Amino acid sequence: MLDFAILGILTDGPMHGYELKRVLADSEHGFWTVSFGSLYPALRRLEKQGFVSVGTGGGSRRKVYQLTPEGKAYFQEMLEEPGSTDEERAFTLKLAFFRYLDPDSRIGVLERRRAHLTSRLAESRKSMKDSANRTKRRMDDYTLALINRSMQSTEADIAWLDELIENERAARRPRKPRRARGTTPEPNEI
Amino acid sequence: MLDFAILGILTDGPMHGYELKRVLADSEHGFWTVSFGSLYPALRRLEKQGFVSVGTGGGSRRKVYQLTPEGKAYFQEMLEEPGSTDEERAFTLKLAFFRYLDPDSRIGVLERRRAHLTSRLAESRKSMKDSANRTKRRMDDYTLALINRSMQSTEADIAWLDELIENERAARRPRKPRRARGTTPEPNEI
DNA sequence: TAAAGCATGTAAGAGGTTACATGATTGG
DNA sequence: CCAATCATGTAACCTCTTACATGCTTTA
Repeated sequence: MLDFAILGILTDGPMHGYELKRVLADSEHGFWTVSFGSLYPALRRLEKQGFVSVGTGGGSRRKVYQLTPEGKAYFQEMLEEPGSTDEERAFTLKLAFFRYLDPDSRIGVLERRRAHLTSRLAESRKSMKDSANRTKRRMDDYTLALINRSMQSTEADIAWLDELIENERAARRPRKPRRARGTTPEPNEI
Repeated sequence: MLDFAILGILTDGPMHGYELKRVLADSEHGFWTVSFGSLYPALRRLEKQGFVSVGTGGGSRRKVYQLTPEGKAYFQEMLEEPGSTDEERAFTLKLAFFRYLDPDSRIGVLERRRAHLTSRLAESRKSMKDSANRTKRRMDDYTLALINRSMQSTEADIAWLDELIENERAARRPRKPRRARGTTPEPNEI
């Protein structure tokens, strides 16, 4: 996960550790204030795996990390590969690096996310109905408020994803205005 | 965190490990599908600390865990104590167990959460302005969409908290209808 | 020249996960 | 009686955190 974020940031160009920490903490990557005890070992790991190469930054003490071709390939894999343990963070990061993903794959990522949220919503609804039926002990108001807010938020997320998906589709059929019903079809469509 | 959830669930009555796992996975506690490799060591830990006591559940193989007075006290502490590493989950759990928190402390918890979200929102806005000013490299549309959606969701959360806070306040002044402006004040208000 | 901030790192440990192992109990 | 599910546990590992240690570089 952290590896993914590091590789993504290094795609824009070489950078040293301290700077990476700062960039990660920017809103662009979801305020991930990672600690040095996490960052430096991660960089070492990536170096050992051959995904980044280190160079000294012009005589100073800074170590500048640069993406290798293998690192680039690995990053591309992670961009497309569905899922991980921390779905939320993984999706946030993917979206932050969406410009590096080829347009054909973008819709797939968005739709997998949409499916995930939809099924979560369905589970929520089901579990609320179940709990309403077995009247033994109904939820208290706080729990109810929590679940309702969570469902409301998920619904908004889905609507937001739909927008993104629609935008993406619109970009894939550039300025081909929809033909009115009944007009002559293109020859190859007959 | 897991300890907190376990103690909270056991407040309702004794339960054995396997059942705890199921209850945790319910929507009431935010779908926390915890693994056995995490749950059983946690129970052992709580037992060693004297927060739960084990008893065999009627000759069967099940181990039934029960809250001790120390466990109850510790749980109450965690309900009030502000913050932890994972703010989101901590707040969700606190709300799920809000009925066990004395009404006087509830508003405090809600307002701390509100303050936290408000400052997060302010940071977001600031970092967006900053990035708009240093025109060097403006954010791409995906990143922008992400941040906007996040801010929108946080705003909704704050509004939702305001509702909860208002409800809580209303409950603390029971059926004392608001006096119209200009009417005689209570003697002790002069 | 001292303080503030830059820069890299290590050690210990918290708190989870997956995968594995084992055996009891229940239902078709 | 066999499969599914109940029930408990261990071992190895992963990822990240906190706290500590060290020394360089800029600036007031």
